[in-house]
Amino acid sequence: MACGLIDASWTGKTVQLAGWVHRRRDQGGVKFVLLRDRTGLVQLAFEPERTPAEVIAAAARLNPEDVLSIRGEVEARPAGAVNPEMATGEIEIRVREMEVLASSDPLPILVAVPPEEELPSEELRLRHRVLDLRRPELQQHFVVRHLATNAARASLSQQGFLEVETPFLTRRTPEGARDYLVPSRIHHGEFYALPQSPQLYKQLLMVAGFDRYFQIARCLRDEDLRADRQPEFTQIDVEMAFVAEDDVFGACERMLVDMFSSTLDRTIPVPFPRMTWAEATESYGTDKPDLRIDWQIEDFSGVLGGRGFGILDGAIAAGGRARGFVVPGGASLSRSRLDAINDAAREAGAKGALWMKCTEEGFTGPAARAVDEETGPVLRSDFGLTAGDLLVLVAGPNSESSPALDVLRRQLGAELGAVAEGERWVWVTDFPLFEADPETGAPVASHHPFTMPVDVTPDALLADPFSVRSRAYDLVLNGTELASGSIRCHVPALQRAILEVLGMTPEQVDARFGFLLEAFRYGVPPHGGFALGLDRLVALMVNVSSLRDVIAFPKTTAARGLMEGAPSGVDDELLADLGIRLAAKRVAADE
RNA sequence: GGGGCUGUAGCUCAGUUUGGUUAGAGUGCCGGUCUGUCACACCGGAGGUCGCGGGUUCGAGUCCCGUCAGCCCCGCCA
Repeated sequence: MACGLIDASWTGKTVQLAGWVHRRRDQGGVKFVLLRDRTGLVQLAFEPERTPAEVIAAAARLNPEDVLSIRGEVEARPAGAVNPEMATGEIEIRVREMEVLASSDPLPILVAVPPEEELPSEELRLRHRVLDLRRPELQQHFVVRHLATNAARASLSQQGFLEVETPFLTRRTPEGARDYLVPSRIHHGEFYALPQSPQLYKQLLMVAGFDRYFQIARCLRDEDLRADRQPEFTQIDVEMAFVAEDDVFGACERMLVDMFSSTLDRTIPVPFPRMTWAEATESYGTDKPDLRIDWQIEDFSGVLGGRGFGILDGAIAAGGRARGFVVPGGASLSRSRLDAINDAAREAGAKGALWMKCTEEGFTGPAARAVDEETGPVLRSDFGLTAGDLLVLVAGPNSESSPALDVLRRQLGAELGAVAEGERWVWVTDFPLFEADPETGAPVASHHPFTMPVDVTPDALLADPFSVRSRAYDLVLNGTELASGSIRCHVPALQRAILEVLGMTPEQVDARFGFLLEAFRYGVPPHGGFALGLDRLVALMVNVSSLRDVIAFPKTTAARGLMEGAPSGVDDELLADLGIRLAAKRVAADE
């Protein structure tokens, strides 16, 4: 029987319960213990007149987090003693028998955190993770996670997908994130890599005829961490053969509908709207627009350029544009706040940002110098500026203005309460196949190198790689990339051309990806799919910002496991077995 | 790799600005009183390497330098 599920309908029944002592309240005579298990809390009552003396005596010695097994009757609480705050507040358990299965030492951190009390530091919570995980709030996160995962499995299974596992010990692939490496004992000097994702395996499964595959897959990337990035994380990995974008989007949307409905009992609006990458970067300055803020970036070059305002005219003459967005009611912002947008824009890589306020009398602020009798009315009529509004402008090439406008739009949106409630989903499509490495200018894959280009021959792709679009897409939720995928390149010649653009010689291509290209020679179906970040989705569902709160045993920002002490040094003997000698002596061997 | 914040009792924090007697509070823990509590209440008690190392000073929790850890951010994360 479960503590949290007993209600008044159980009155009079004898129950056997086991759980942890959450709190004890000792009145001297009558004593109460809150017993907790995964389902919740229930009050145990110990009264001298009605409970055996040895049970009373044992109850007096109980400590928080002792583990109990009890037997007793469910009784309605006396009038006036009902606790309406509590799910089981109408009843209590009259204990007849009690066994202490395990006692607890004094706790380093409390499980029963008082309502007003701050949680212990993240460091202690991670070090004593089993205690932290006992907190009902955290347990609820894992209930949601389980329900969501279960719903995804059920939905995909029902849609005809087959769950297949792929290797953890795999081959290193260049490109992308740093790999976690595993030395081979049998082959000294060679290393397995832990998978950054099952990407190539799932494509090979398509060639193998498993035309609808999915996996709840652990992915590992050896990069620096953030609140929303862990070195190992979980993706719902999906791949389908004989499909185009509509099929993939449909499968993903149906899965998400099922996940939200069985987990949170909520319906989400599908199909999700779609937006091209070009529209997203033009109107929102980013490929992951937060559509909860409905301000859109517009081009003011025509109306404000050529008015003798050097900053704008100079940027336009250099091939850039003056882009900006209208902030309704933004004129209420203080002068010092507005002056700070310039710094924010510079931090984001632009030369700066300008602003002007629209008042009944006219336009004021640094950018108002570009307003004359002709432009003022156009701003009001074509761009909808009315008294009390603010116009934010960034001049320069798109590569500078887009990131700055994105940052300012999100900052000001949050400050002015312009972020709508709820979720705004959007598919962003038609990404460029390559983008330029900011340092070297060399082409790098903007999604990944196995993405199908749009309407291009291998020769044309090699001749002008940056003009090529791809059939990659992202699912963006409230400004966060939740899933991404693509229709894959199943044409060997095109795939070779892509890898060549990325700087690989044909010999390197064969050495690294020969197994993929060879498989493609024997009848490869067109295919595509997506991968969805399960940890991020669950974090969103339970409304927390840190992935650590939805992962049972997460790592710190320095990628350590504080509870178990990972990573750790190893014996020289073990290293010798692997054919490895350390360049520098390790700091501490702990075994 | 870089920037920022934090580190004082088991836990959460005050004290650091302006160096100065014995470093405080709440909570937890220990002992006691209490027969309807629900963050029980009340009385008493124990509990401190002020993260660590070095420096300045007559004197450092407080100032300076270094270092470690946690968190947030940039780079990075196809």
